Amino acid sequence: MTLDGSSYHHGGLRAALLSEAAAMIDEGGTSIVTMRALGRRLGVSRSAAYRHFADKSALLVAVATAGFDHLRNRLDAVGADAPGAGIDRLRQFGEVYVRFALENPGHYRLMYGKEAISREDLPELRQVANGLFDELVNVFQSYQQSGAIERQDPQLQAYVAWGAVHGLASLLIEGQILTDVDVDGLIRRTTSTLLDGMRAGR
Amino acid sequence: MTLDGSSYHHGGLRAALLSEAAAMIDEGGTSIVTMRALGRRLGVSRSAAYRHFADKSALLVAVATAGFDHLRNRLDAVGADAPGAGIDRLRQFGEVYVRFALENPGHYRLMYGKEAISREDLPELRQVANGLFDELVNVFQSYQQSGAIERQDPQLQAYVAWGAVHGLASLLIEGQILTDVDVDGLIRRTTSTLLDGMRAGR
DNA sequence: TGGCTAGTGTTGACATTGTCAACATTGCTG
DNA sequence: CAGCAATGTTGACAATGTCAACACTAGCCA
Repeated sequence: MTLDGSSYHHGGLRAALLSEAAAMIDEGGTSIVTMRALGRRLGVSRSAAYRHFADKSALLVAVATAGFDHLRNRLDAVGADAPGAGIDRLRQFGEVYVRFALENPGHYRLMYGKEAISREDLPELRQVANGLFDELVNVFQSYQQSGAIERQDPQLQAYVAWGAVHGLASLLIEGQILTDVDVDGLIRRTTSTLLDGMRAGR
Repeated sequence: MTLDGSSYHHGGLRAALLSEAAAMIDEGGTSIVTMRALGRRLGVSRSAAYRHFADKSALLVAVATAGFDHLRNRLDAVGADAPGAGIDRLRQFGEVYVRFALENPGHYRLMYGKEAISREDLPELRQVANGLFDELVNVFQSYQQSGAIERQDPQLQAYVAWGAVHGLASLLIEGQILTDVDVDGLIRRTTSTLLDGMRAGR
């Protein structure tokens, strides 16, 4: 293709669609992402996207999957920064997780919600989410071995911790928490309460 | 109006709209609630609802508000059943809360989400939600006084607890938790971990 | 009793959306 | 360099939320 953008073929439309949709989602939520608006913003016709994605839901699944990659990178960075099994590291995972949600609310809702994604595409997305969850289970397992927390079914522990952190993120994203509340403090108190609770029967 | 349903005027359309919309929401989620489908199901024209609600968002807010009433009743019943400040009662609040969400997933998403409700209507809905939250803060306050949990900012404690329970409910509703997991056990473990964590520094 | 008004319901219309089929263009392969 | 497969466009359709114009009727006032 030519570089002046005037060519009939776009060249990298698939990637452009993904990044533009992602941008829109974080601008105004999933609801403003429209096949037609997407085309308009990329200087392409309304149905060009159908050459790259089966339908809107498939496109959104791809965006959500990219979101999972992004989140995983952030969490991996925590692991690399502070290796070992210190309790602080577990706390950091929680903080990074919530902060990711706050910075990418549209993405986060898409990743863990159902509303915007069709029934057939959901299993695929859940698979990706489960990959991340399995890593969390592993983390709890190794923390048990190091004696930092109570020995219990690590999957249950992971669900409890994930639930607490996911709930906090959701409440914040959905505007349920009063704006004058100290968010960082709230995040820290959540992780502390959890860890204290899990150390109890140690 | 006549009672055979053949009259021009419906008679109790407002109430009928609310209950029919609520039913649809719990059948297939907010997305299947359509002004036109609603009219069809009630044997009324597509725009009849506009005589009772400013727009679709206003109707959904009314449905969500009814959901809050319903949830409050359930929680109040717990308070009446087991008066006093035993730790079991706090645990029960959590269990009833999660169970409500599981039984009325569409309602729950509507009550605590943003997607389906317009920006202007949100504050009104948040006001209703805050009423419930304030009661939770009171509960934590009285539990502190009875010495059951650590003395800390009760608002923060309430946010932490609400977050954990809301997160668990959301994960379950959105199909994030594997189906072979013992849900009751998971709920109990969540509330136990929280309470243990809050007793730690007592 | 009769008629008027405000409340309630209907129909027609419009812009917007997702999506498909038919068509156009073009980069690449033989 | 011919043609094919990939990629993009346009026209069309059904569905949706919503408004304006119109229809019906219950209940109040004379």
